[in-house]
Amino acid sequence: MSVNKVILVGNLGKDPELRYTPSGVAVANFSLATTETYKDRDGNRQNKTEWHNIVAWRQLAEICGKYLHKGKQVYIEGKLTTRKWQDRDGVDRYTTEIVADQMQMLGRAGEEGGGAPSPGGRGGNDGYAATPPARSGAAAVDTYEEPSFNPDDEIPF
Amino acid sequence: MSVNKVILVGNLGKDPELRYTPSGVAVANFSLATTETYKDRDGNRQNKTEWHNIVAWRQLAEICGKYLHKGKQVYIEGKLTTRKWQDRDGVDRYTTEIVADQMQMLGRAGEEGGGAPSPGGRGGNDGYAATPPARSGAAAVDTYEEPSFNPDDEIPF
Amino acid sequence: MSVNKVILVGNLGKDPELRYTPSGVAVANFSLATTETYKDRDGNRQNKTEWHNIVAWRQLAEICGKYLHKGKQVYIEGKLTTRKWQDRDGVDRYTTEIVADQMQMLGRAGEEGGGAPSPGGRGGNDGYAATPPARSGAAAVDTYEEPSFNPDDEIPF
Amino acid sequence: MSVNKVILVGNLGKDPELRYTPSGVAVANFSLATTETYKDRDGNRQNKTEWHNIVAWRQLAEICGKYLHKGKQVYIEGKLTTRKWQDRDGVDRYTTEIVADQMQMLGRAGEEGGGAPSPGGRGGNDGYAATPPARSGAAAVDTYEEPSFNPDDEIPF
DNA sequence: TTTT
DNA sequence: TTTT
Repeated sequence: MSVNKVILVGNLGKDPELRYTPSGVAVANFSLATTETYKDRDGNRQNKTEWHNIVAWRQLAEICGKYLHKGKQVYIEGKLTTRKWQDRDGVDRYTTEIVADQMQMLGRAGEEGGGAPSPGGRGGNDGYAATPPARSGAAAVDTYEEPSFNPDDEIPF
Repeated sequence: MSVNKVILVGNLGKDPELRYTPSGVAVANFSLATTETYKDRDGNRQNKTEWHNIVAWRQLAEICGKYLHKGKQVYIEGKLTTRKWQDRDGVDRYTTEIVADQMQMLGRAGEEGGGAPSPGGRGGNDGYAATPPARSGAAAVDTYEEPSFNPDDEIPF
Repeated sequence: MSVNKVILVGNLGKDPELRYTPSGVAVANFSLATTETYKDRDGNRQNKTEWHNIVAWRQLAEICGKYLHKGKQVYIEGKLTTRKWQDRDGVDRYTTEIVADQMQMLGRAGEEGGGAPSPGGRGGNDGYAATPPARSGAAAVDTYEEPSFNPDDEIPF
Repeated sequence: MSVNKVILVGNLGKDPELRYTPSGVAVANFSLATTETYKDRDGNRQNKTEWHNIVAWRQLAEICGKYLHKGKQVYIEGKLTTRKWQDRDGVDRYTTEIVADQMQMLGRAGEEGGGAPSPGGRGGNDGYAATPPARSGAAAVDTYEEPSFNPDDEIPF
């Protein structure tokens, strides 16, 4: 009876750390920046960056460890979790993390968002196959073309 | 170039707290539970509850303060933000909150999600002892309570 | 009491069409491809592409008309709407579109996803500022470093 | 490299139809209403309802068939797909559907969203005449009815 | 602290 | 066709 979903598009602040539990389960951690642009009271554009702690497990952890790196732009879908831990004084602390269910690399293949690209690697142009789309949800009778927008219409909302 | 979105469906743990900044801006705080059901290693069904700190501002704060209450099921859409504060030892602490952009009450109108609705209408305390909340994601040293909202603060965005 | 939300990350099949209503309101239309990779019964990787009709209004339409083009990768957030129209035989037809509320260009600035980049345009490298992140939601006492993952832990779910 | 996600909270217009492919795979279809409230030019509150075609497969189809019914409020997460079919004149038509990945019943358990719950339990028809649905996004020429699911079809993915 |  |  509940939903707990986070959707982020941002850039990695560092390369992911890939580790393993004693029983051999892969876990990757990385931080992801999202930046919001807003205008302050004086009308000046300001940026505010949020840093999100991302955790991935198992196969997704392996993929993150292998393909992601500092600066890379990714789409992350996951759930919010708060983890309790003790600091060195034995005081309870809480850390909020996003446990990733899905990750999609953005930008073009071979694209780097930052960091030092490995020499001799990445950077080619992959070519984008751009066949004309059959518009989804549209219906064409024979040669009839549905007007996707009728300039005589007014806005319906 | 980024997206920071949280989507939650859950139940309020308590009635929202509605307060105002010195300049009169409304702010509502409440915690929202989402519960996940999973099977443990022995195949037994287990529940895991996450508590989320929700903050709403301005008109949405007023609506939350007026219509939401303990147990109510809501849809929340918002963004993740981490707020820095100092505990009484002057140590930096961080609390992660969801700043709500949208709220939808779920279930049917007139429906109550929890507590014993006081006869003759809402507005009672529902028999709930209003102890100070231990906010998820927050860390309290000893008896120190993080101020979930400091009325002397101005809006940080 | 309801939610109608679509989230897409995909590539434009063509340049957007930007038009205006008689009263001068801007409207942009474009189709967006999302591609899913799956394995068929024989274990072979297959792609399935969906084409989505996107509509943007007003300022967002102007931005789409100005900055988007064939092949560009974008994030779209919007709502599903079904529009009724008549074909040349007077038969009712229905077209489902996504009315965009938000659009985010993905990939790096100056990046082209396809099509013929205009001569003399786009293509510089913007440089990515990569200062180390202060991990969101993490708390550090003095020099104490929270272990982001304790290898002695087992998976908590 | 793409994302195709739909998130809906709405009410079922009818009981789901649960059917099976020749090879025994369960498929459930139902339509879901989302209603938006807005103010028109004269400042009057207006409602606009969208109808969404939902399809669920396999175990989720069984659950939908068993627990959902007309009027029930649900959360649906899924992906947009457009299906091609021929009307009786052999003309290509397209119908947009949401293939559900996740469904959450909303409101409290035992709660009914519509109709008069038949005394002595669920399972009745709730007094609803089961006329064939005009599926949103579908186009019917004259009396021709698009088959919302052809039991001779196999699963297209 | 909620809810099922 | 739902719901508020």
